[in-house]
Amino acid sequence: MQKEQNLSKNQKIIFDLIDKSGGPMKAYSILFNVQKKGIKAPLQVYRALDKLVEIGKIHKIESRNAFIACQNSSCQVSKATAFSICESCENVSEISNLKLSKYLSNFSDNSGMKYNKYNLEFFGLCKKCKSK
Amino acid sequence: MQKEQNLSKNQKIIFDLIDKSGGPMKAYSILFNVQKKGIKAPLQVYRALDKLVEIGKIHKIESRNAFIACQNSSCQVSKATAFSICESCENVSEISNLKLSKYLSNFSDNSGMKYNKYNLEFFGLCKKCKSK
DNA sequence: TTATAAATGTTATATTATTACATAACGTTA
DNA sequence: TAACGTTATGTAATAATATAACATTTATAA
Repeated sequence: MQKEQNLSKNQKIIFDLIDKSGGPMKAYSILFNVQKKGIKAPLQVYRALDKLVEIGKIHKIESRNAFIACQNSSCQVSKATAFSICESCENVSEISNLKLSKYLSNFSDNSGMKYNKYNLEFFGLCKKCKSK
Repeated sequence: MQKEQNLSKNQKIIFDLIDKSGGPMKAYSILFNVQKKGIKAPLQVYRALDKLVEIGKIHKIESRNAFIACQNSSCQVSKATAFSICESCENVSEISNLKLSKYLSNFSDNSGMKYNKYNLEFFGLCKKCKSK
């Protein structure tokens, strides 16, 4: 796992922001938030995001075009991701369930395809929103 | 399951195009292809896509921003979708595996969240691309 | 120290998707 | 069949998301 001090300047600024936010952030919201730190252009944000995704520090929530800090301390590289997404408050959390990840990592069918990565997104209502 | 004859004019044009293509199609590629049929604006395409997704005739491949016809003849409404995506040729197919869908539909953890929908995308190399 | 890769800065532009508003077609039921 | 509500359509403008292209700088390592 890559250490945080190996992150470049922009990567660190952007990772810290996402991490501190505690939830998913969108690219242009990130951009807005880091402009005071000298990051002015979308591309600077997207490049850092790409790298952070590549090394597994963050994940992209595909259905939301948003990025969240990896909440799984033992995360190597993001080849196996699962999230739960509340359709009401849009809260997102990373699911780390060994049985689930084993089941999916070992999944194979008769398509002849070799799977080396997956992303799973569950949708529903979180505890709070359910009780409203 | 909604019958095809219940589709409106634009919905039918767009569904037929996606269905005949046999693979995932992107919204603006759809737009380009249906302009000769009088559908001129992005919104007309997105509105039809939204409806088709809602009734389960097509699914959105979130990681690709693309839409594919439901290949699962017994599909009611798309609350449980799984796809395999070749990262080389971008071929996409819908996985219909009863064990997998049962496993995921019944999945629950201690988050207190009630899951009523999921989307799973597997990535890898298809048979053809593997042997290249 | 030189050369190679990785990261940055900047401008422009491509791609994906929605807002807002006006009109038409369809289905129900009184 | 008239009136009503709902669904679908048409059109223009614009918002939101993401990448291309090119120049320069910084870090790594041979």
